[in-house]
Amino acid sequence: MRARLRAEMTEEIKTTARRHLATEGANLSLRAVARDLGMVSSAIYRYFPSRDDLLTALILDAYTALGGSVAAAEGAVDRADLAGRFLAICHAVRDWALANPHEYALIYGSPVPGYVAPTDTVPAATRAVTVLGGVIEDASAAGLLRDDEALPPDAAQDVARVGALIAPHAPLGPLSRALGSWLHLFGFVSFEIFGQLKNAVDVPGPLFAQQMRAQAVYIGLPTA
Amino acid sequence: MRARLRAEMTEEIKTTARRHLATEGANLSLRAVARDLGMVSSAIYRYFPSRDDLLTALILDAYTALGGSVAAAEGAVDRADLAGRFLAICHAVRDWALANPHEYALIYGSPVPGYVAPTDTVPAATRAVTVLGGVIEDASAAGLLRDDEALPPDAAQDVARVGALIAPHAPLGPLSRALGSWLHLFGFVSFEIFGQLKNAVDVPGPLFAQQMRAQAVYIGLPTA
DNA sequence: GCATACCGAGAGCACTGCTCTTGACAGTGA
DNA sequence: TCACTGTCAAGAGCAGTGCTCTCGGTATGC
Repeated sequence: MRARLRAEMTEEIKTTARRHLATEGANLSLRAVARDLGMVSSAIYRYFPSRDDLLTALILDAYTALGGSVAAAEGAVDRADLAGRFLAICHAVRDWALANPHEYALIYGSPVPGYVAPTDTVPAATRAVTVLGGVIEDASAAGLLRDDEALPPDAAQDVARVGALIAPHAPLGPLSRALGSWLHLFGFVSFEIFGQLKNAVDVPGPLFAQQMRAQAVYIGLPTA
Repeated sequence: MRARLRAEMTEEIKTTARRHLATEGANLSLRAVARDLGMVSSAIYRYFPSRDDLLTALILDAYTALGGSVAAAEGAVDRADLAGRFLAICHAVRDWALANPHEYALIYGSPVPGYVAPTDTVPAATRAVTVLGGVIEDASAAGLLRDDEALPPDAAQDVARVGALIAPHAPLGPLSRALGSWLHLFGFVSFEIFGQLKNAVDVPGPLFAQQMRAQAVYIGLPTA
């Protein structure tokens, strides 16, 4: 019972912190959060040992939310439609980022000064890219991807290392292009969220859709 | 004479602020900068009306430094070697980011909370991408790029709008791919600088080189 | 029933950005 | 030469911050 109250309070702190994050930005004020909750700042330290730990909790939540959103979107597509699954992932990332820009900034923006990502954020962080790996792996298993590109040995090693984690049987050429698509995807979303596209592209949606469709073709994923 | 002292002092404040940025991170402390300069915090306000204005000055400097670095690297390559010029741009961006990670984070990371980019940062910010546009424009003028891709009308409009600014005569297909390369480039560099590649790629250099080389081919830039 | 563990409130410390006032100095016109 | 003007650094002070510590009160487990 006490434990349940504690869990509820912890969640309540996180949600109001999220709200403050959305209105104020990354410099989250513990005291302001405490004020909103009608309590004093020191009380928050009963639940989070420091401000960084609160941020870490929010980061972890953001990663799992993004990962879940991506996984859900990809899971709703016909398994045989590999390009469709890829595009679902891309749009899920962008849609989530547009809906939660401050949480996106929290995880994909510049890291907080002294902040070091605890190792327990790693599994949550890699969830989204693992979904992409599943698509590539399925396409590879279906014999749709061929090892059509000769990579330099050192680059091949990098690609193979990532591939071992997300798509162990995929040929390195398409895998390298899929990795590039991932970077392309986040480059686009980051530029859009962080305002780097201002005064250049006013309605980025169509451009995004076209770019990602081209990436699906470039990787070699067949359209259903 | 009075004016020269003032300019020197302004520059000195910026350089120590840059140093603090490199060691402390984005939350720059005016008081700490003042202490390092052997003066009191209020004295800084004679040179910068607020902390945000100091950050704006640093951001502007960072943009021009990056732009200059990119322009210099591209300018050193034989004009006929279009792929070489493209690759010089890519590596200049990454090298500058690796050499000045905190300044990179300042301009391409999550924007500071209340901070709104003054409009005078726009020309400095667009300088680097303008260099890329020059390469595409030259390739187009040399008849090396063909309009080989049919873009959806709305996406074509986005691409054309950017093209009007950086490469007005380039065909939209290659231009769209060049734009994608730009996003790919900054996606890679941001992931590397912000630690998103940790536990996945330990030596990103070769992978970066391979990815950008592939992008040059994908755009259609001929290797010399 | 009682000891234990937990919890919120409050005071306090060192720090921050920023404002205001004060006194010192350099350059200028009479 | 002298007074005036503009610029500058210094210092005090305000409101806010993260964080620590102590002090009562309350629920939990034996």
